[in-house]
Amino acid sequence: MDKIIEQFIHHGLRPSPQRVAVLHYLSNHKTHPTAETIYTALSPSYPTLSRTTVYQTLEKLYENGLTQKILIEDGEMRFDADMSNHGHFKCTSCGKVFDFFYTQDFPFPQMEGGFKVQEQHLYYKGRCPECKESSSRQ
Amino acid sequence: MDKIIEQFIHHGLRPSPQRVAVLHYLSNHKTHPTAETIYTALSPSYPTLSRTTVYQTLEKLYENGLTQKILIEDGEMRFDADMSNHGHFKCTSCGKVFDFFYTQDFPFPQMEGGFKVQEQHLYYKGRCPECKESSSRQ
DNA sequence: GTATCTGCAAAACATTTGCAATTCT
DNA sequence: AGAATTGCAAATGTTTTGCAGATAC
Repeated sequence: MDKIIEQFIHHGLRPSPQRVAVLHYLSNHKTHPTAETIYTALSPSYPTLSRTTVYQTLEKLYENGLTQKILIEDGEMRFDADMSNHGHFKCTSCGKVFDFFYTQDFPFPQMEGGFKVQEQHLYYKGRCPECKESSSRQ
Repeated sequence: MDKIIEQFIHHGLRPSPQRVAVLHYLSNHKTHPTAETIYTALSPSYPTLSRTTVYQTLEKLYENGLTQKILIEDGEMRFDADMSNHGHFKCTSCGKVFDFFYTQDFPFPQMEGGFKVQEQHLYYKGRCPECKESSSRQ
């Protein structure tokens, strides 16, 4: 049985073709796509696929801890099936989002006073090596 | 001369009453308000104030390094006039955003390979001490 | 008097919702 | 049958844009 289908079943979610396609896409494209990107990519193979389903699926995946939401730019929610401890760097020139991994934790004394952490997010904005030298701006 | 007006002049921005009011509000309300919150708060005093002006002003302030944009929830851009090194914690129950300050830097080897960092953002989501005990969810 | 700034109305855009049809179990 | 899922169309909410009038240098 496919590993992706297993994940759905394990979380009590029906492994519909649309849902499997979305998670499969996310697992194989580490590009932090938006819902629209995923929809556009899958539409040819699933002609009746709707944006609604993509959005609903991504929300279900998030609720069940199968993906994380990456928010760097407003109105541009991105998704990532990599649940390991890592942060992101978005190039303000080419728009690409890079992963970077870290092992250390972030000890913040102020957070020890009874705060219960559910998610930790660390990201940078700047220029990637390729864009740093070029003259194009924004 | 007012310190806030000075800041505008120093950056070559006209210190219009609306702009001054926005920055003044941000400097005196460390609650990480949204554009809408600021608009609603200032409207009584500036009856003709428009959302457009609030948005444009906040963008100018950001471009000139007088505020930072805080993005934790999609479609909910918040603003902060505190430009010091600090992160945020948003309570998923009451919605409040807490500041927390840190002194250490975050050394990420992967970022040293020619990435030029412009902004660093660190935030948490979870439950604040007050909401942790209560039974209300989300 | 010329560039900047304001604010109204409309547009743009991502995301959500109502709901009827469909699909699983 | 009954619950979950899909997808269309419409609605929502935030942010942006076109543009005319007002304001400041």
